[in-house]
Amino acid sequence: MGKPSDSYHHGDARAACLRAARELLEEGGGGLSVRAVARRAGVSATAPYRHFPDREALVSAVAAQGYRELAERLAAAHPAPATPEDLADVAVAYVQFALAHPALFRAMFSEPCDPGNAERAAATAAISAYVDGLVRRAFRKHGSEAGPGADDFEALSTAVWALVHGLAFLHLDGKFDASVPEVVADRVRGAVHANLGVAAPRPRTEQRARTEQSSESE
Amino acid sequence: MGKPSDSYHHGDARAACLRAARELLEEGGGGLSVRAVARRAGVSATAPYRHFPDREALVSAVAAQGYRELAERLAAAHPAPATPEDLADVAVAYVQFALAHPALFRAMFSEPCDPGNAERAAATAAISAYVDGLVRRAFRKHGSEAGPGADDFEALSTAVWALVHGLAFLHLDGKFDASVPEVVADRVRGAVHANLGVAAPRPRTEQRARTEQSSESE
DNA sequence: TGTACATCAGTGAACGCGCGTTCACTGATGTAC
DNA sequence: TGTACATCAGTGAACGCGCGTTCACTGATGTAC
Repeated sequence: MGKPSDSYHHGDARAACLRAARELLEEGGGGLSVRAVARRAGVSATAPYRHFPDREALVSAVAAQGYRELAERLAAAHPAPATPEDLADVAVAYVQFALAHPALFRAMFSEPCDPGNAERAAATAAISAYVDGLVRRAFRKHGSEAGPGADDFEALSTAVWALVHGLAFLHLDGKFDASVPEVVADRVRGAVHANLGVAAPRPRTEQRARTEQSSESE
Repeated sequence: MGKPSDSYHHGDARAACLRAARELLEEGGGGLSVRAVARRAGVSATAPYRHFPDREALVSAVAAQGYRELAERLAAAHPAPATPEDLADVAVAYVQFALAHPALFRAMFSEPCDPGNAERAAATAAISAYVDGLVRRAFRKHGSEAGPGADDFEALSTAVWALVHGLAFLHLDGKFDASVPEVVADRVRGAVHANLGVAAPRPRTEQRARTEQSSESE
């Protein structure tokens, strides 16, 4: 029945699996399973094993692709960021990427994944180096009085990445309200400027709500 | 055989389940399952359902307990933090808590968990309020020239929480080397001071290695 | 003090499920002659 | 150009597993009379 020969060697199973995995993540369905990926890719349950030694390898491949996309989005946010404002734009792009692809973002960072995976390691190294260069450029132009030393650059770029990454996860996990994109963007900009010790430009929206925060303070 | 009546009504099954869940998390065994918890608690697989409507409720209860413990550790790190240095101590305690209890920390923040859970919501609200008060106090003493307004306080406390949370997760996920506690502490202090625009005190150790970071910059 | 009864924390068998992975296989494709 | 053969991406059946949850039950406890 049908024509099994049509799809027998569809020749693109690896790509189809990655696409399927990605789709499943976009649809929010929790943990990726090899079987679910195969099902979605229209391929037998065991076909993925022709292309990935095990589940973890599949997840790592998807994550690596995610890192590359994230890098693209950051680069697209600002072609040649050179000021704290540019840096804030890039930060906003980072958080927006996380919110636009929550399951992918979690897979990239949270899945307890083989740290030896070369593709993954290279991808995160690239991001780290990118942030580093970013901070260096933003600060060569900016911090004019008493030019900062190498140590300060390192501390600063660590701080910037952590800040932005923390913002991404706290929004993702509902600790900050992520329902209104403009509010999120303002919050990110405000935090980045606070981080850089620069007065934040006026926010572009009125609302400044923060979720899950009571008023008692002691 | 044996004396089933001994343990029949051991009267403390709820507490035993929470303790068991906690133990399993400390042992690093990935996702909590109701059955594994019951097994560890020495109770039938269905006993937990007498005390928790479903798996999520169990996880939420464990997470809430984790939040309370985190709050305690932060308070213990500094009884009445009032300066940026004190704040840095608290930040170090936050990251150390995450590294000491990685699975618990992930369960607290990453488990896709019923956001309506009252216990959880209260616990995270408490942490958020705590950070807020912390930053307010640290900055009333500090930022002397041109006292910051309410907006700046909000941006700053957002930035501080995000920074510290980001540091915690980036260490947890292997983006920063977490193998030497002193190096971690220095990195956290450095980042906090960079965040506050204050010159960091000299680090207490020599090493400043960062993992997964290549040297190429473009 | 003694008895009947309601309560409710515990039990264990059973359900149906999806999972990761193995295995021996099949059939389409490309290449050597 | 035609044929034999190696390669290798695909298949489907099967393994053993742990899971969340339901169900009807049991037995210990506390209370009303």
